[in-house]
Amino acid sequence: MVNYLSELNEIQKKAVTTTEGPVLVVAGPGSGKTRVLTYRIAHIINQGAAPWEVLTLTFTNKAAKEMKERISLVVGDRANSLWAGTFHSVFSRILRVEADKVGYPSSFTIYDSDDTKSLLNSIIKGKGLDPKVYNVNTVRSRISSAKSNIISATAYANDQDKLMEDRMAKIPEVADIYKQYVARCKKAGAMDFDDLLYQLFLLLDRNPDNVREKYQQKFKYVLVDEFQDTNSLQYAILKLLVCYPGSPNNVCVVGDDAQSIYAFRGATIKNILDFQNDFKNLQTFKLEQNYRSTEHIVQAANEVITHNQKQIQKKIWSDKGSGQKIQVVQAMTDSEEGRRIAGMIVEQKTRYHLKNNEIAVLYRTNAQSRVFEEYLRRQNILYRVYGGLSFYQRKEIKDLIAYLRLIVNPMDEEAFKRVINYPKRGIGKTSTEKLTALASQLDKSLWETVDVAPLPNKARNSMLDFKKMIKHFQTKSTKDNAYELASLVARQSGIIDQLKGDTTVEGMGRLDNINALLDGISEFVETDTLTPEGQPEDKSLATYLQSISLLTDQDKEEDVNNSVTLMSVHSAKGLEFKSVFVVGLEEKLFPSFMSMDSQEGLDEERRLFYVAITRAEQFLTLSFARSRYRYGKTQDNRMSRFLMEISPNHLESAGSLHRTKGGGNQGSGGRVSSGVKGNFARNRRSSKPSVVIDPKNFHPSPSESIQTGMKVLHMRFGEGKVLSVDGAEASRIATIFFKGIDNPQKKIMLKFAKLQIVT
DNA sequence: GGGGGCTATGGGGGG
DNA sequence: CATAGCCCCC
Repeated sequence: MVNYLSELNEIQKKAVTTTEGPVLVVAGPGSGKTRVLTYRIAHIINQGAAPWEVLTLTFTNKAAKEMKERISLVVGDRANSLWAGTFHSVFSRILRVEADKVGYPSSFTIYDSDDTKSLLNSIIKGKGLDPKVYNVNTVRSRISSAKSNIISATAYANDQDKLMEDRMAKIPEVADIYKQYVARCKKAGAMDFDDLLYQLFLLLDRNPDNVREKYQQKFKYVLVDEFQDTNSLQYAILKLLVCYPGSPNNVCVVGDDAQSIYAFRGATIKNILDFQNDFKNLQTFKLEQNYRSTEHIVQAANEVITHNQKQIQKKIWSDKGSGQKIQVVQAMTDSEEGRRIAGMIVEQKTRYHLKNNEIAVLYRTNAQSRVFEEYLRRQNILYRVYGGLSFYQRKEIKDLIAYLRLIVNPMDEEAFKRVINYPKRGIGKTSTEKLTALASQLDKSLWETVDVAPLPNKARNSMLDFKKMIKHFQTKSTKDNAYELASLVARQSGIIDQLKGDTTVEGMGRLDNINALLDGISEFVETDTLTPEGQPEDKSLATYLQSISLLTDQDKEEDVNNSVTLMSVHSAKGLEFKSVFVVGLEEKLFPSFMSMDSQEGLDEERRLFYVAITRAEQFLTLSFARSRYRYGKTQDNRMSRFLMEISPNHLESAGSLHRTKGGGNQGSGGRVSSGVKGNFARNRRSSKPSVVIDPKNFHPSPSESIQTGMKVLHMRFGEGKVLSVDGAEASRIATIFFKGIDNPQKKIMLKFAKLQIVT
């Protein structure tokens, strides 16, 4: 068995061994938080608790999975029986068992945000309101934030503050839309993402059949990771689970207020403060030693975060040595930014022997990935883009899934609307609209209304045929497994034929995706898994559908391709890389223009920047572009104020730099901004290679042919002499002396370097 | 009812 | 720039 306690520092050890009573762990970035959590859980089990009595709520399913793997190194197979997952996935699992107690079928559907928006639009239209005034995103976020703050539709309609806000925003009907939305979801047997929390809250709060005691007894230990990103609703549920007369209050929350970056979906640091009040005899442990990054990076992070007023006092420190300074890259355009970063990635790989998967490019918005993809492709560097449109959000996948949803739950209104006329079966908009109107008039589901709707014969018969087909699938579902059924659906619904008819590259890709989905279902069916209590896991279609609804982009298979990571800063939370490029550091982009008008908004952007830079272990590069193509036109940008919050002695500029216009905030004081400028000027001399060879006259020689003693040319470093060559074949590294540049002696990995032999 | 082409509009982060 | 929604014609 691993002697895990010996791998911990004193404070970590206390956080691990204080298993009884309430514990707050304030964990700075890179402070070994995951290690503490995993060992703490292992310790709890070693002290005799059953693994299924331990509930761990994490931010992604991947984090939960990795944690289980690490715990199994200490406690073996028992780790498989832990309850661990995201709030959403754990609660969804519980709700499936208890659904009837909150008035839902156990095969309830989970509405994703597209479903939610579509339903809201239908309600807005049904009320005869102008969808431009009643912007669906605004309405959705009003409702979502109400649920996240435990304000029911009824409570909302009586909440003077909410009503006033809506009146001010000229959308007074939100209260009624909310009411209808809840009713329609319930009618459809559907829960949105917020409902997975909200309905569980209602379940525990109303406590039918003493269900609350059941879960209070079940979970003897509760741990919450990334506590700073939980909302009031999640905290309320936590309290319902943990607080009761005679409770040992074995609850441990781990978080870092400085890394709270999800306020936009209701997360509040208030939870940390409340936690300190709600649990007397709370023990707090602060992890401040950073084991991840070198000092320039850690200190820069500290400097940045001190610009936020409200925070738990804490300063992270590192003993990893000062390390490399932070490189600053200024590009004229977004495209140049992409090119230069790709070039630096090539150079870093050569010089420091970095592998692709040790490198990440982090940006504020997913739309920024494109240029980096383009230039990395040109450099023949494998990369992987996270975020953006995930597999399950593709149209063809959603279409097939909508059929499956309808089979499992025919009341599912959004699935019904999606496929009632896909593939085409002669049911147009008019018929569907009539059906929807009648359904809401009769207060019935679309599915039930089909039988009674007075529609033209053609449409009516098509709908009845459609219904017959789904019923046929439902019959099949009692004997076929999920995979057999899904394959049948793909063929009989006409989806496969439809896609086969499309011979374009994209069309063929869609067919491949359908097959990939079927493979995924097959894998789901064939993999035996157990519930924490040791029962064989249910392999029904309903279980499958719920599991994929809650997958995030992070949950993709581990990277086998050795690719450079491209992702948003939000997705990078909890990850670390040897080399990190934080790009697009411009005012109005990072910080985002959406957040710039309030102090809270700016503070959150700053925390996001803090998260971004603390992902780096050894190499951190910050870049910005003077102009950027956005929404169809070129925008001139000032460099981000965040860059100026790092003192110049941590910074070093890379490549040629031009005099900057300075940052956005005039009040930032002369020291910092002039410091940055001075720094730029100094580095123009020191790090820009003086020799640049015309690409036309440059013809790199095969890397195998480079030998000790040769005179070679390098595109940027100029002429140099090969002093020695070490390593074998693909990993051969040459030490070359380039005259006429600073730090003339370079180690170059021949596999990647382009060198032309002179003599 | 279906399809194509045009215009208007939004524009972030994600479970 | 991307996409949703609209209009028009078959």
